[in-house]
Amino acid sequence: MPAVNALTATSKGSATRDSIIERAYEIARFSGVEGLSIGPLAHAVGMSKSGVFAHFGSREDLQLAVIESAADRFVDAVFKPALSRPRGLPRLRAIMDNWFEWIRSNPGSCVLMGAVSEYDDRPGPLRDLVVLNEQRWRDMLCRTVQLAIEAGHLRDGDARQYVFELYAFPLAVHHEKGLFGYEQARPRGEAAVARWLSAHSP
Amino acid sequence: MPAVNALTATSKGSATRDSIIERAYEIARFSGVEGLSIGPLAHAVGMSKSGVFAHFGSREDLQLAVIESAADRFVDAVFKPALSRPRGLPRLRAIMDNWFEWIRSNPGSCVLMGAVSEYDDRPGPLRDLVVLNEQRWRDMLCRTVQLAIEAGHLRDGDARQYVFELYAFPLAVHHEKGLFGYEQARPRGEAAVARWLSAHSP
Amino acid sequence: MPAVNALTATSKGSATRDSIIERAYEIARFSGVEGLSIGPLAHAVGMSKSGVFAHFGSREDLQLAVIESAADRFVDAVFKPALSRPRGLPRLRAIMDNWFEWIRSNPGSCVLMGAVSEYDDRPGPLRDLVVLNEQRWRDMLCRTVQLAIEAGHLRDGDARQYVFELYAFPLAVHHEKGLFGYEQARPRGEAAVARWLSAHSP
Amino acid sequence: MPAVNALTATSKGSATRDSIIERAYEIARFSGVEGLSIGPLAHAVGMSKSGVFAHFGSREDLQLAVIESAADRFVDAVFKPALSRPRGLPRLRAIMDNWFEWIRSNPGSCVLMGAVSEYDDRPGPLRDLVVLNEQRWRDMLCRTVQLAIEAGHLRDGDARQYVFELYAFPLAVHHEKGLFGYEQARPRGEAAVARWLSAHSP
DNA sequence: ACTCGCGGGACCGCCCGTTCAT
DNA sequence: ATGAACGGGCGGTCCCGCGAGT
Repeated sequence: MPAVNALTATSKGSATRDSIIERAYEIARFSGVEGLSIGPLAHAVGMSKSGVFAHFGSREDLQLAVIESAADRFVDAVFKPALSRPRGLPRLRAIMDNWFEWIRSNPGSCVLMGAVSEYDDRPGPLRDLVVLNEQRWRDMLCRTVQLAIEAGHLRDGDARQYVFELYAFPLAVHHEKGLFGYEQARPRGEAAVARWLSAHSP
Repeated sequence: MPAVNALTATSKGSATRDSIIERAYEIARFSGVEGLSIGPLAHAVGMSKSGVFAHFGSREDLQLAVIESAADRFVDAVFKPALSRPRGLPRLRAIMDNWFEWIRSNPGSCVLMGAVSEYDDRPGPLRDLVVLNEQRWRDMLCRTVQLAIEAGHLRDGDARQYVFELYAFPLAVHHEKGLFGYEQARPRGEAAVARWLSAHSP
Repeated sequence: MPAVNALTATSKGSATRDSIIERAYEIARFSGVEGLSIGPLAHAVGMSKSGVFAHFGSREDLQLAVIESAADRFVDAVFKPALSRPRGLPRLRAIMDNWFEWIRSNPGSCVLMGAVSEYDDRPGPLRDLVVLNEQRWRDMLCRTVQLAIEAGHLRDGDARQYVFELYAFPLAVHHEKGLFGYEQARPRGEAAVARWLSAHSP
Repeated sequence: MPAVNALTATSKGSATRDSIIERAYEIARFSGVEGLSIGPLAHAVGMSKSGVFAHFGSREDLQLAVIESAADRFVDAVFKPALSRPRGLPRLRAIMDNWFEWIRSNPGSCVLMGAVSEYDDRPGPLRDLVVLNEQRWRDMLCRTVQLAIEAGHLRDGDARQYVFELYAFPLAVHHEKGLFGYEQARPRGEAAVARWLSAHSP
């Protein structure tokens, strides 16, 4: 049934392409997006270098695909599940929880946060994509905060500033995780968010 | 005055070594410590590769020297000047101000924060040094916060948690700076610190 | 005929690999196995360094391949032709003759004898291969001598000792060849073998 | 007393020069004359590279000095002590014994024999010196054999051929020593010499 | 006279991303 | 999707001079 295929199928080539990205994503969690190299990646997926290479016209395109994939995973894991919670504080809390959980469930470190460090000073398509993702994510957070304010769950104030401060805590958890371990970092992050929310309740 | 020279003098070799580190530090701000390579560095200081190499037995030793240098600069710029301010809130405020100023005055990005991202998953002497620096810095911050609590300038509480939250804001500024520019980030960071301090005044 | 091809064919890559080894073997005759370096070798075969390198994962593997090749050539030139001669003295004489001829026909010096000097104090895979080859060759010689004794062509005695003494003469020819020229050395070697054989006839 | 000094004294520089050669000789036994490099040698004698270098205008001169030193040691250990034995067979036997002992007492391998392998195809001053040493040594051996023939201790014959054959045995011992150990090689060599001598007694 | 610190230039083994014909 | 090959770059080592110190 072509109709079904059109919706669900990924041709064989596209399937292996996905499996390459999957593997590349795992590597990038430990080596960074900039640490991706085609030879070892090909070895990891059991293909030849040129076989891998053929799926992406260049290393940069591979890196772009990995970052896109990471962004999709992130939204799927952190944002979408929270949409089932009521607007306002519950949804915001769910997002922050999911976010900490995301950091935990990604051995190595978060590809997206890592990419910011790698590309913040290196103009080009990779940096552009990283910036775009960041803007999108901040916009999502901002709307969520706005809804919480409108729902009367949060004291009125500058939503962008709120987002900045809330963002800072997962960032700090991610930072500490790499140095001192997740077990030590997460409670600090959760406490920080909880204290911040209570300080900003109306 | 030979006596003075004996203490402060850097022989010619040691002077060029310092100039190499200086240049390497500047490069590392834009390319990361891992992005340092001996050839381009040598070119940048106008020497031959082997001439540069001879000053550090290996690339890793060069990287270690750069990180050490960065840590020294950081303490000199952020912590030491604040020691002239009275204990408690004034000193804490000075530190945070100096910190934001440090981020501004380091074009590219902060070598120390960048090194955390680079080495959090790569065991070895470099990571060890990064961790050591982080611990030292957190200890300094913690003592400062403790003094502020004892001075009655800060509500009583878990000093380590306070440090975690205060640390998060420069981290977020550094993060945003790379993506959206310092001018946008700094006010957010300063506002965050100010709001946090007022929320924790006794 | 695919069937034949399947047995004898060397794919294109394997063919150039062989040509590389061929060229490397010639170089090694003059510079020693340890004197092989990838750059000049690549230049000699008209390829790029990386093109050559790709055929051997490392310089050491190249060296191993060269030694193996030399051992094959040696057995083909010295031992196998002698198998068509009757057992006993005729075969032994043929081997010694072939051996001297081998020394002559290898401009520079014998890669195998040279490798012994190079690796006798350097543990590792290369030395292991050299030792293995030596053992194999001495075993072949020992069996040949044994057959000559059993055939009544040689006085009874310690076959291993016989091999030691017979081995010494090609060694000396090889030694002298490098210093004073083959023309001077070979008659000495042949005379030594002839005199030794007559001294050990039953 | 200048007169005494002129005979026995070595100025300070010359003394350290000797100590450098001594150390270099030890290294060359394991790495070959070609394996000598100034950096590690300087480290081994506790001097700076340029300090070592200054004593020899070039690496080649150092190598020449090492070979000369080796030749002196060899003659002192193998030939001179034998001069106290009566001419003829006793002296010849002493030389062969000393030779085997020389091989044993030089851990690694014999610098002179090694140098032959290294330079037999590399024209230049080093090769010239090696050839010269070889000729001298063969001449000494030849005279000794000649004396033995004249003394009626050895059957009349071509002395040069005799030297060739006698030379072959230490060569073979040296060869085997590197591969299978001295303990296995020396008895073979001694037996070979003994058997040869008895076969050539008048 | 001797030794050293410092620096240069060439080279080496190795690895990378990429292209091309199959 | 592959194997072969390329060009460029990397970290590292080598031998070797120059200038100064003692």
